Amino acid sequence: MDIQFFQTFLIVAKLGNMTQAAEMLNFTQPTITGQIRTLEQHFGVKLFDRVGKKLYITDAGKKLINYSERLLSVYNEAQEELSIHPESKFRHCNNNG
Amino acid sequence: MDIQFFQTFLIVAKLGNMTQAAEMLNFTQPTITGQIRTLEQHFGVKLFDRVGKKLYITDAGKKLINYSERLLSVYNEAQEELSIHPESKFRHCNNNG
DNA sequence: TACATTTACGCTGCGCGTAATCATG
DNA sequence: CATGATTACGCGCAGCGTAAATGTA
Repeated sequence: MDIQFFQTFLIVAKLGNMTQAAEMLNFTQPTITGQIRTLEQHFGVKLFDRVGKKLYITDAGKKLINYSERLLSVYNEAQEELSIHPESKFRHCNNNG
Repeated sequence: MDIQFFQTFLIVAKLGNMTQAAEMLNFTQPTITGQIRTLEQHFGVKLFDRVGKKLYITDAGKKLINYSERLLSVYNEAQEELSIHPESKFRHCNNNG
């Protein structure tokens, strides 16, 4: 499981919109769909309810938000401490390091 | 960056031996080398000093042990809470959840 | 019709194993 | 020569983008 997928999930969850998440992350819309689907299949849970165009996060999704934040926080912290020049891909979402 | 690589790193660091790590993780020796190398290149640091056949973990490596443990801990916790039947690939190393 | 997500599909690159090579004791 | 790490190399598949399809307002 790539750490990137958790970042994607966080952005989608917070924006409630895959299109905007795709733009923010410099991916395409179908790629976002695929990444979310990969997470859902991996954990065996549905992360969003798709009602029309709207995304409603599920209870499992809400839980994963917390884990994703912690995961990325640790990852970013590692990058910042180990690397002199971290890639900083996820820093905009690291709000508890 | 795949979460698996952190697990591999932890095992190698604790065993001080890539061959044994490969056996434990059901990978081959060259695969372990590649995964460690990927981590080293990604973070831009050397994780082990190779002196003959011996591996000596570097200061950066020692730091990454801590981050890897925390990362896998969060990941396993997520799996255990979200999935009814987690894959449990990393449970044998999750000692602080 | 406009907009957002999903599906279909081909392609590229990463990561794997096998085999060969290097290096130490 | 035995053992362990690395390098070389080919292959398979995961994940990407483009294009088409589906579904709502």
